[in-house]
Parts: sequence; C-alpha cells; structure tokens
Amino acid sequence: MARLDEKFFLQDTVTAAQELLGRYLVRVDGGETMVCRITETEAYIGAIDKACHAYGGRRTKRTETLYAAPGTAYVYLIYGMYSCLNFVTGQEGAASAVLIRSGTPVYNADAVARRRFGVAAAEMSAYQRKNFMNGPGKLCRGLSVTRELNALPLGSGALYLAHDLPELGLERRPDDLPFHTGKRIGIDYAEEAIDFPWRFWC
DNA sequence: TTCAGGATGTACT
DNA sequence: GTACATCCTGAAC
Repeated sequence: MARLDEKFFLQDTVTAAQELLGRYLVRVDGGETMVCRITETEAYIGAIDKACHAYGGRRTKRTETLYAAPGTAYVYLIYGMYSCLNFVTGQEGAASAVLIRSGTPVYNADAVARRRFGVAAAEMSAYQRKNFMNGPGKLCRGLSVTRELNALPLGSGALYLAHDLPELGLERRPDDLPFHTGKRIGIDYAEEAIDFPWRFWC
C-alpha cells in the first residue's frame, strides 16, 4: 500500500486536484475500513480566489486549518447539516485546499450504505445507488466524516489517501487518466472566481 | 424526468 | 441578522 505523502500535497493546488482523481480515499471508523475512488474534485486557492474561505489571507477560527501543513484534512459544516471534506495543498501557509466532491465506493460498500441510508448495499433502491456519493455532503455522510476530523494531520490511521491497495485488489490509476474540466459548483457569490475552471471529474 | 422550496446551525458582519 | 464550497422531498410534467 502506497500512501499519498507530504510531497504529493506540496504540489500546486490545481495539479493536486487533478492528480487526486482516481486515487483511493480510505476511512476507518468503528472498526470498519471503507474505501472509495475519488471521481470529482475542486481547487480553492487562498491568495487569489474569492470562493476560498481563506481568500486574501483571511484568518478566523474556521479557516485556521487551511494554514496547516499540506495533507491536513479540512472539514467544515455547510448549510447547517452537511460536512465537506478537503485536503490542504501547496506550501504551508498558502491556505489552499482541494475539495473532495464525489467518489465511488470500491471496498465495503455495505458499511458505506448503512451510514448513508441505513440499509445494506444490496437493499438500496435504484435512486439511492445513483445518488450514493455524488456530492460532498453525501460523501461525508457515507464515510462518517464530521468536524471531529477537522485538522487531522497527514498520517492518521482514521482517514488517508492511497495510490493503491493491492491487499484489497485495488490498483494504481494510470498516469494519464483522462478527466473533464469545468467551473466550480455553488459559489455564485465569488464574482470573477465563479468562472475559474478548477473543477475536475472523471 | 426536472424544479422549487425548506431544513438546519455555525461563523462571521 | 445574514450567508453558506448542500441535500431531500414532493409536485408537476
């Protein structure tokens, strides 16, 4: 098993967002290991991006995590009930991060389905299967990612990213994985940053 | 199938 | 008091 290390997260944030596609997000909770393949990401860059919580060097209690070391998990609550999972990228202090927008369960889908819908994977409706983890709030719900994990450092056993998990039969993605590029979702307030093409999916 | 509207609580003005 | 990097439900088609 090859974990993503600090060097990976030190990359430029847009590059890291692209490189995270097809990698494995591993969550260990309540003695259960769950794995999903990342299929959609967005880049947020503190210095120049009005959509980023830390735009222009803004430091508050909430944004403090964005100034932590690359690879740190940044989890915040949105709309009063949903969590969003990010990983800090770039040089420490750049206050940039990649939002994990969606993924596909590839190991222990039963445990994910129970957290998401309260039923086993085989009992999900067609509608539930289609809407399994295709959004940041849904992904966090399925993996039990809450603000308790905010500021979790790189190297934690509870939540980490991997290039491959051969012991589970999960291979490394190709280096030239094709992907799509577009505008980010849900940032209508961000003026010129609305049009930055920093959303990636495969 | 698409669409409008409400839920919900924390951070920040 | 207002805004928010969202999701679910129910109604209309």
